[in-house]
Amino acid sequence: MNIEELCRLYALPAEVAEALRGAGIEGLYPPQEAAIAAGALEGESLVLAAPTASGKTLVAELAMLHSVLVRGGRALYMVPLRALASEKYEDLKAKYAPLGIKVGLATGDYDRVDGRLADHDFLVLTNEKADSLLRHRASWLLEGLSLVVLDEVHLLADPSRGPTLEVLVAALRHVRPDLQLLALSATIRNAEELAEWLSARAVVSDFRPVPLKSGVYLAGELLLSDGTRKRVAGELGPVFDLVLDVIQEEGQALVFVSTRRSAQALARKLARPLARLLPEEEKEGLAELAAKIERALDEPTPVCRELAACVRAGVAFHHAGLHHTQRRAVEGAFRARLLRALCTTTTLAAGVNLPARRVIIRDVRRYQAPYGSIYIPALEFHQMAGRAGRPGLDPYGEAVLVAKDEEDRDELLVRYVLAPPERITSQLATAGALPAHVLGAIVAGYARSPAGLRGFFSRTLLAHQFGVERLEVALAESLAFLCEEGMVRKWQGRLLPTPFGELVARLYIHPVSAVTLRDGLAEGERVGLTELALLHLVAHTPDMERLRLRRADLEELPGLLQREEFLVPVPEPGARGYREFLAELKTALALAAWISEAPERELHRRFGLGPGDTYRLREEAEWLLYAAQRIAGLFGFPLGPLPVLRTRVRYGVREELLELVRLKGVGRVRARALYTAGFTDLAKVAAAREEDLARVPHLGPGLAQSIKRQAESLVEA
DNA sequence: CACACGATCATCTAGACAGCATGTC
DNA sequence: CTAGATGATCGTGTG
Repeated sequence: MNIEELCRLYALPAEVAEALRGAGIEGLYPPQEAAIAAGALEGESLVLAAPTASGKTLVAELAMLHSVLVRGGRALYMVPLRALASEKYEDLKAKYAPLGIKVGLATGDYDRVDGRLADHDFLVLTNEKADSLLRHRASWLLEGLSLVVLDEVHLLADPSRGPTLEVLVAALRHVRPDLQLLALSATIRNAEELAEWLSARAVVSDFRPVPLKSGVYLAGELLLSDGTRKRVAGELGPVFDLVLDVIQEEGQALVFVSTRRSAQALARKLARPLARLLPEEEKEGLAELAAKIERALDEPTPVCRELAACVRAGVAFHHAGLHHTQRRAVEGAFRARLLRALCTTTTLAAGVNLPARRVIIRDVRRYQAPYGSIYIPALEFHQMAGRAGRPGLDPYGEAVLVAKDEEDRDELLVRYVLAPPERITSQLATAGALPAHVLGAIVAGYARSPAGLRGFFSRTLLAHQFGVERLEVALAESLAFLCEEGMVRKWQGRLLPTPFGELVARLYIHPVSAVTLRDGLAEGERVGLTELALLHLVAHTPDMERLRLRRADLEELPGLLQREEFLVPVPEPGARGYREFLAELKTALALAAWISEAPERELHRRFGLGPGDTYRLREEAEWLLYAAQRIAGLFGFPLGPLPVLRTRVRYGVREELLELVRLKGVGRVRARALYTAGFTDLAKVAAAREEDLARVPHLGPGLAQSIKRQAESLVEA
């Protein structure tokens, strides 16, 4: 069926066909035909399980278009990552805004709204954002809602974030039992079971527009799943030979390794042989990219320099410690084929779409405390392998595992190449996420009695797979905890949220975090609140990621332990929770360094933090400090340094710069530069001459004009 | 004697969602 | 489900 026929058949306007043709789409792939035959455009709920790039997205988009243009409804598109949300938003907007469709984006860090979010036809959200909006009883979210697309539903199997998705789905179906759901996933083993859970039909396909061959490499020979063998020349070592081989055939290589250090080391080692293959005319573009990467930070760290050096040779590494502009730069350059090889951790396995002809999976084991190194799941292998083959550029894709010996080769074949991915099973009972979701259900009004609670949770995947009885005990325990801590109270057989419970659900923090903050702040009322104690308190909550301890930390940190007055009991050395406490202290010290304007270089040296890590740490701390402030307000505790601390964490500055960072275009670096140049407050900036401001380092004429004007109006106000 | 290369040993380990109110270098 | 790569340090061999 071609696009025009399809549009006619389902009463979609002709402009839709035009728009799709404009995007290079002419006909439908088999899984797309199957999804439409199964009722994707007739309000039918589906679980669509098919490989990456098999066109699941187009099915979703057609259903969304149909939903809005024909049925007059609205559609939500939910994804697990912010990066995916903004990618999807940009894509939908470019394609369909010209048709008059209003596209919106809502994630924790970003709301892109023209007018009200409620007015949008298509709204792209992260799962958590959608969950949060429901807890805020944002009724507009559901108004006229006819379709919800759930992208990457295999996230259900993730212990930390699967439960949210599961409960979100339960909530949507609780509120709108008739809602059409379109669950998208890469190939999964139990698509039928998930479909049953969702009262949907399963559409399963292994179609790929670019054929995928996966196999194992050993001693110059690539043994592929289809039984064929392929020789690969070279003598530099398996990974080197595989990379150089595909580059010589004008393809690109994506190498997955298990640690950041390995990603960097491998890229560094590849740089020399790759530089030799580099055509002269590409050197300039790479040099520009390298310069951009070094400019990403005010003062380049050793990691920045290393990345820049690799990039000059046409290779790069990629992991979550990089600054987001560096990540984007690397991704863009790889997509533009400027970079020939990319060594990466799992950031790229599930993240933005970045295919390569040959995907090399060097490490299949990953360290996981307290077990040691364990095999990654087959699901993860399939995700990485799915990156092989660029549509339109590569005739085929190759996913290659690297074996150490023959025994290893057989193991890899059995465990990964020939193995289906694991079943998706509910993680709702295992991760300790239940109290948050029980509170959420009560606050959102889905459950107002113990029986209602059971009823609500009977819609979860866990109940579908194991029976709701499996949850009985955990539900009762969660409820007891919430009642005891004053977030929920029982009244005449009903469950009612207290103001504390309401606040906690809306702040979207874990109830245990809320209790930690409340009790810590109460203690603070007695002993006083110091900056470090507050930073430690947020680092003590389960919502905060802790820094890892290194050997040297075990010698240094205990010395700092006695000197501070903490808001939670300090464990004795060797006692349970002692090392955890040290990790919290280290995290707090890193935040303290950040707000005392330690440069990235120092954060990297002292704490092993890359710019990307600092960003996340800062974001989490700011969120929890805000939560602490609200909780203090609710209970009438003194705020102490909380409000100032929160702003300082946000900008990474000492207190004396707080006035200056209010200026748009001024962050920690420029604020410090202004301060050093004698412009120590807004009044001085307002009174300054533009040309004097423009001479301050990191400022130019444009910014000078802008901040002078802002300062004038702020001073006036 | 300088340097390349190899053996030995200690060290260390992936990623990323959420509030609120608006913009870094 | 309980390892293995990296990189510093020291030792050995070679031109």
